[in-house]
Amino acid sequence: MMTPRPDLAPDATLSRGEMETLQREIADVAVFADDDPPLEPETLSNPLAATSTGGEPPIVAGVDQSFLLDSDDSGDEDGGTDDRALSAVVAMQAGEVIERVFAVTPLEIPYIPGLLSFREGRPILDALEELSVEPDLYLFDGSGRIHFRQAGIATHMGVVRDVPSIGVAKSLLCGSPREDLENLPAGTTIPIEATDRVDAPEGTLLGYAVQTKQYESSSRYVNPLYVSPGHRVGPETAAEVVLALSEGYKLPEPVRLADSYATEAKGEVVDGGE
DNA sequence: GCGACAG
DNA sequence: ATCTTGTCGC
Repeated sequence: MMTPRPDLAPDATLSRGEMETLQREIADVAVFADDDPPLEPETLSNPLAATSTGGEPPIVAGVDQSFLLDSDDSGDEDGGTDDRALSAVVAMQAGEVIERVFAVTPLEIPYIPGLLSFREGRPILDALEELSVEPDLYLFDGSGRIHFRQAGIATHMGVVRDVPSIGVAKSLLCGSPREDLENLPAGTTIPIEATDRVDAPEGTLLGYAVQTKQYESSSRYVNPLYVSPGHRVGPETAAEVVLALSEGYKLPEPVRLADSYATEAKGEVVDGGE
């Protein structure tokens, strides 16, 4: 059954300790395993692939943020700023973009490693509210279970909306790779396991380093992505989904398009706004 | 005091 | 994240 948890939405007015407590609560209700009828990675990118249920191809949404920063110290009476965050969402189905939306909200707190969702969560939830289609899966820029309290931004957003979600990060927040990550061939996945800094038994599988792209014969190397379950998706499926959606580029297509749309929409806001 | 960590 | 030039490789 679908049970959204708006009561667990990020609240920037909470104290740091309260935010961390909320994250433990979120990790507690999060499901780091596949849904019963699990999603089939191959059906996300291949329009012709038959789904086991024979229904419509699944809808995947990529979510990414850009920022409108003032960097102007004048007029900031009470220490606050006019900086804003813009969250962009690109929904795709059978390899085609079917909808794009975005939302802008004021930035209330600074970036603090481990508390990213409290800074960027509001615009994301607002943007998701604008969506007319209902994605079967969401890919967020940032961590899911690879997080000190197992509640990265992908997990937080996934639990609040109770939708399947995956975290796609470009650098490793915590956890330890089971093998070296130097110059891996495309398609390689290396387990990332919990260390003593993570709220999970040491050795717990948190996610995978996923090499979506690599140069053939050169002196230039591509770094892997760090993929982890957000909610209602297991680590293996999360890695497979990212590989299936990353044809030709390092980032999976929905996230790559959300990234460029976030930049594009920022321009529209700047000239149309005050 | 040291550690050092998504975007 | 954001601010930017140049350099590399396809």
